[in-house]
Amino acid sequence: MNAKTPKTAISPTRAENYSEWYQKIVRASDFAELSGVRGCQILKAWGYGVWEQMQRDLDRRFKETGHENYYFPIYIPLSYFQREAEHVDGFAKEMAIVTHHRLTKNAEGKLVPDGELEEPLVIRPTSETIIGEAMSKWIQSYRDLPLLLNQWANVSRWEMRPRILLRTAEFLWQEGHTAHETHDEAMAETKKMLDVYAEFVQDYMAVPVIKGEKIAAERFPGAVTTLCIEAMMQDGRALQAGTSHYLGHSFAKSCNIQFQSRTGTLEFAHTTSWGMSTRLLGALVMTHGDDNGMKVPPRLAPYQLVIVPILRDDSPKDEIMAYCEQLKADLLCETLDGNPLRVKLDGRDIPSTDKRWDWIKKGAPLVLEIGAKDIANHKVCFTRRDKMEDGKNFEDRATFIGNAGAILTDIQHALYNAALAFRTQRLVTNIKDWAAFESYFSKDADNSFTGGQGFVRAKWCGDDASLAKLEPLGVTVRCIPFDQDGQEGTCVLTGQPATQEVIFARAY
RNA sequence: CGGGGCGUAGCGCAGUCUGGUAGCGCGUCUGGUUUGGGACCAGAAGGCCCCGAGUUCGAAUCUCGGCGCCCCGACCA
Repeated sequence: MNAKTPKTAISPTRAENYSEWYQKIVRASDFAELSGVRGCQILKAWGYGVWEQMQRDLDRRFKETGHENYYFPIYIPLSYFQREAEHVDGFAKEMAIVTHHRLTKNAEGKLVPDGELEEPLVIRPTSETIIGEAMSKWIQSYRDLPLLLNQWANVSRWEMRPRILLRTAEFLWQEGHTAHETHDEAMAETKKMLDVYAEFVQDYMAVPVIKGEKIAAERFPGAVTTLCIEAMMQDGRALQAGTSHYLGHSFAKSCNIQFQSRTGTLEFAHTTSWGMSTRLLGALVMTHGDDNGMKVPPRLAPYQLVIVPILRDDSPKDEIMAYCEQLKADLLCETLDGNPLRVKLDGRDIPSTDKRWDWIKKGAPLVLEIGAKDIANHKVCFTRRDKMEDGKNFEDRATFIGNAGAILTDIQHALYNAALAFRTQRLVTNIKDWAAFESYFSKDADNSFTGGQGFVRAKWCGDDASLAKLEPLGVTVRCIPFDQDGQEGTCVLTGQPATQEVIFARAY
């Protein structure tokens, strides 16, 4: 392999087959792999490590906004779901149900379920019902409000169409659940947590998002208002990166969450819920991945710098390793955002070049190569994962160490800016009528990476019946962005007068 | 739930049509030569060929029946 025969680490490339590229990069980056269990994945060390970083920062934000962590059962009695009609309609088709509690051997010696449960238990697809049940006991008075809690958990939805990281039968997430005295307070909470999400996704994941509200047809089952952040993937499709719901009295009524108000009357609480999941790892891959693998934003990288010792048989191995250890120790004293840098010295007994590509594919922000020459010259050789085209950089050891945090900050921003530039280029605002709309989403539908489709921002009259026109195109209304120009215009679907702008896109 | 595909070495696959001692590439292990953009040579280890029942002297291969997983759509985070 040399420079004359360029080759990508991931094959096929995005342009050749985006969907297959996605499967390959998820595996090659060591984010996740299929488990052999239908629709279920194994999160691997590097991908799970990114999730741990995400958890750490989100958890900090939740606590800063007054929430506390709880843990509720994974099993939810079936009857709990029956209380909220709309909610059950939305989830009924995709739940795993436990009906037995024992295994016995049958005549052929095969293990079969035995001991049928009186009442089936649903493996939680989301916990509104069971948390609502607990809240109804905990809340008696307005003095018990607001109740602000969060849960880190696994949930299960028996999806018809699994897709690694993006839609699996079991996934990890956090779900916030709160109860409030008034509509305004609950609505403020709903918005606040959406802001928390948006800030996190943009600042930490380096993924630009559009904040908005879901139209009625796209709302969470049981919600009065669903707010969301939508991100654009590299094939132009939208991915819902987080949702925050104002649930009104839906669950308060079905779970009987009532309190005595300041004036002594009995009132229903206003509840909210909001969640983010390991699906965001998929968003990260489809936002920052390229044909050589992943690029993990420094703030989320389990290791921000990886030191690869360059060892040859004639190298003074002990000396090089000792030098690398010292370099690592010095780097650990440096910081990013006030936190110590995360540094890995890759001491595996495999060829140095393999190590290098391994970390390129995983997307470590900075890969350092240290050999005898560098030691002699007091240099550090490093590659920026976001600027592979720059090749290897050589910097004085002391200078590099002093700059490491700044370089990582620069990478963090560069990744965000690249993603924002991509989205800007594919966010179309000049489509005003159905003919242009239809033509835009019809072109080159087989290869959305090169096809160039993305988001269409246009006026919509709000008539649900008009959405039927979108079905053949596979397009949906992603959200009603918060920032509206308020100008009169015409609906891109019907030609009727419309002032509200929405985002149209294909979605994951 | 429709449509398609696949179950053979750790991974990716050929072999199945036309039954006859289980193959290839990568990876792994040994030894040597190499080495800063993904090395090469030689040798070696590694298999209930998804499961069950048939047909047959003989089944990875043919017949019937199961099971599992993946991909593409509709539903959804």
